[in-house]
Amino acid sequence: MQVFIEQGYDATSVASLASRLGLSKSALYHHYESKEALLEVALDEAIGSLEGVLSEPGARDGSAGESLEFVLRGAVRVLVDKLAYVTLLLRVRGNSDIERAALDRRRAFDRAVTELVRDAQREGTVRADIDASVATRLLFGMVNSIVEWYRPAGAEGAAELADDVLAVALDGLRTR
Amino acid sequence: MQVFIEQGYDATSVASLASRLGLSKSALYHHYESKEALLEVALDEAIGSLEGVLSEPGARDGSAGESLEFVLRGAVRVLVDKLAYVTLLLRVRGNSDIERAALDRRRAFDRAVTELVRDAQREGTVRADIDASVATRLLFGMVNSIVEWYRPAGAEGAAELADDVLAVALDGLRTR
DNA sequence: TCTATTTCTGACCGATCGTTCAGGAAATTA
DNA sequence: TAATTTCCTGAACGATCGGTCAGAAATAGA
Repeated sequence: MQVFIEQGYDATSVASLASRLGLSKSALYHHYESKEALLEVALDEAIGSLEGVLSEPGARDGSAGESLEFVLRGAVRVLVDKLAYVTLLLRVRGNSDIERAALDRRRAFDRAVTELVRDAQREGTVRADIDASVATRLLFGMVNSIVEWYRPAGAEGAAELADDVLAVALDGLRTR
Repeated sequence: MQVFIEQGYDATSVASLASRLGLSKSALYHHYESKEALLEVALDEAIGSLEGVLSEPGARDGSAGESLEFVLRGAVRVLVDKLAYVTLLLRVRGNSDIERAALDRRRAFDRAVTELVRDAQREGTVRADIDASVATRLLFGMVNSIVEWYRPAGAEGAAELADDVLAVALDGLRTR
């Protein structure tokens, strides 16, 4: 997964995957039936974890505003915990059936969050002067960009990172 | 460029580029000396335009807060105007010298904006409880994510989009 | 120890990749 | 019209790709 991320899925050869694992190419093929099967495992792990956040109680109970906050924190947590897998998911372009299936599930996830934003606008906790789907996309643009730079070695843990994300997303960068 | 974006640079064959252009492969090679030369042209266009924003007067005159706002609007404008080129730039992973050179220029751009954020924190227009480099990365995570979904056909123009981005980034999604 | 299963190797396959090349058509210049 | 330059074709190149295969080594159970 790390090699996929460093070089990109398409630019990564099965030979370089095997070499990183200290195996021969054919030994790798003994465990996985194709290069794409490796990708599928990673994509399932990533999108499954994100979907899992939506089905936790915190994402359903309480006000829409509270649910939205819960989902955002959950998404940051999943991003950090499953960094490699989610990174791959976010870079998928739909070049095969497997990639398209993952994209479909991502779109369904986005749609669910958009509904949450819309509900929060209706209940008055989220400003209504910005289109819900634009707001959601900007929100997740910010959240998802974490995979581009966050490295677990840093002092900042997932919780602090989520605090920062929520602070910027909900209250903005401007001083009051 | 559109094909590069749809399929990803590595997954795109020169044959499919030529076919989209209605040319033969060798005709394409008459105009560009390699596949990577095409990428280089696009990356130069993208990063050059972004660097251009930094050297406009509005990015230097006025307070740090005003400069930051100007640069953010400029970045959104460049993203929309040069959508295909910037999309490619944002997906570069550093697999070759040309890609690494583009990444270096991107990092320099990010560093300059981070300094702007830091100055704005010092002058008090931007909240200081969030690390400047984290704030910058979140900001540009949001801005850059625009390439993933914005399509010029939509009703929303670059200016309105920039308004929304600035609204979320500076004042947050929460109602007051 | 004999057997059965899992794990692995190295050589090899056809397909596709980016790139080259000799030369033909089309357009431009004189 | 003749000469020159630009633009393009189709066939081919070596390299690398993802994947296969026959069988050897390692492991585990009896």
